[in-house]
Formats: sequence, structure tokens, C-alpha cells
Amino acid sequence: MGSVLYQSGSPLASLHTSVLEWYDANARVLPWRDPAAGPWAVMVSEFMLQQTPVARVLPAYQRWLERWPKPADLAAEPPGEAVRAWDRLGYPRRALRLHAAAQAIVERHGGEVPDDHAALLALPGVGTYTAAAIASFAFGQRHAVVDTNVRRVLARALTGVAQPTISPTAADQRLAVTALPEDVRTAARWAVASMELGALICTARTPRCGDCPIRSQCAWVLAGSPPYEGPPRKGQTYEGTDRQVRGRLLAVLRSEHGAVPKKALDACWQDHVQRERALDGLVADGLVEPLPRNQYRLPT
DNA sequence: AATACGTGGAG
DNA sequence: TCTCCAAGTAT
Repeated sequence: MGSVLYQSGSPLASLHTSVLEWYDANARVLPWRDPAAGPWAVMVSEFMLQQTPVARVLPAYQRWLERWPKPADLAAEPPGEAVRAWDRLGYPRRALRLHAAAQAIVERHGGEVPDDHAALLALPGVGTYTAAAIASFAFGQRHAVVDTNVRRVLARALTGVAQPTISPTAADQRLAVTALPEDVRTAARWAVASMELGALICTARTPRCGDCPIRSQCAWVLAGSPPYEGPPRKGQTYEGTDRQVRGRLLAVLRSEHGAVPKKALDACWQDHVQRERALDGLVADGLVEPLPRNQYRLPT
């Protein structure tokens, strides 16, 4: 299907040109985008950016790479150190998976982040998005890099709806593949540029269409910017959930370097049943290590 | 396919 | 204040 789509003057080619020019002029300067940063830096950033905003990632990212400049540096440390360094980025299982991925890289890839998409996908914590992102951002390959930003940009620009589906679909993936420029280098630039457009202009809440480089080509805008129609998005409550309890427990364990008596953890949460469940869950996830004499610590 | 999984800033 | 939501993955 490609040939017609990519002729000069075709709708997609025009879209590509507009977004790429906009990116060249408006891209944020981010440390993992420095060409000298390398694949490991890209990989660390991608793990941290899974569901966590750029602003909160920045300081943790800097400290992480300073301390563990190569996968082998991280792999040589206990997983608990990764959890501690993860600080308050949220979803600390990502820290554990990044640590496990670093070990896998040492064992299976000689300590170098693999450039093969399938090899990336086989690493702990690397899913379809992250594998494509590393392959594209770090190695300049041609992949559809489909995150929430890209899904939203494509939903609006091409499908003409206000919001993408609540969860990623195969249709999203197909659409992204269809929209991917044929040329490898252009595809890699498009991947990061379309994501950046979603992050800065084509935002979820209040899109800045007045500043958008493709507003004249956007199917949603051309349709009169119709409001979102679809199932209501379930606003997840956090107060009172096991997640909150886990967060509190882990915060205590992160702050203590040695063994923590269970009594100190008990102070985190009133409800005994829920507290025990949360602690058991942390142990089951490998985020906490139980010790003799009713003590706990981060995994070694 | 639906659900679990943290945290905190912005509007 | 309170809701929304931020470069997803694993089960």
C-alpha cells in the first residue's frame, strides 16, 4: 500500500513533513536524546518514563546513569539498590525489571544493549512499546513506536476522533504502521517527533491546536473537533488501595539500609488485614525480602 | 480482556 | 478540592 501513500504531495507525506519540521524547531532538549547518551541511557529513560512524567524522571535518571553507566554496573548490585534508587518514580516493579534486564544483557548480550527488536522484547520489563522505542531511538531502526501520545495523535489526525480507545488495540498498531514513513531514517525521526507532538501540543486534556503544525490536515479538527464519544474513562482511586499501602511500606524500607522490624512497618497502616496483604504482595513480587525474627529489607 | 501496579503535578 | 492522567508491562 505504501507507494501511493508516500508520493510527494500525498496526505501522509505532507503530515510527515509538517511534524518533522515542527520537531526540528521545537523538540525539548532531553539528556537521553543526546546522541552521545547511548542505548543504555535510552533504555533507562524508557523504563522510567513508563507511566511517569518527564519532569519527575529527570533527576532520578541523572543519578542512575551516574551510578550505573553500563548495564554491568547495575547488574553487579543487589536488586534492592535499584529499588532504592528508583526513589518515588512509582511502580517500583519497573526497577526490579530494569535490574533483571541488566543482568540478562550481561548474560546474553555481553553487557551491551541488544539492537535486535526480538532480543529487546525478550528482556524483563520490555514490552512492545519499549522494544520499538529502544530500537528506534537508540539504533535508528524503522519501527512503529506506539505509546499513549502517538495513539492520541493518530486518533485525532487520521481517525478524526477526540481520544483514542481506552486501551491499546491491534488497530492502533496497524494505523501506526501505515503511517510510518518508508525511509528508515525518516521513520526514526517520525517516531520521536510524533510522540513529542502528542506530549507538547496534541495533549490529552486541552490540546493546543492553535500551535499545531498539522491543524490544517487534522481529521479531527476538520470534522469540527467533535467531543469524545465512548465508554467513560474509569478514574482510578488511590486513597485506601493496596497500592497506597505498598507505597508506604516500601517508603520505609527504602529509607532504612538494614533490616526493618515489622513493628516499624505496622505503623504504616491501620488495617491489619490490608497491611498484611500488601506486605505479602511486596514479598511475592520480590520487592521485599523477609528475614528471620520478624524483620524485612529490600532484596539483596 | 480486564485488572493490578505508585506518585504527584496541573487545571 | 478533586479529577485527570503521565514514553506500559505482566498476568
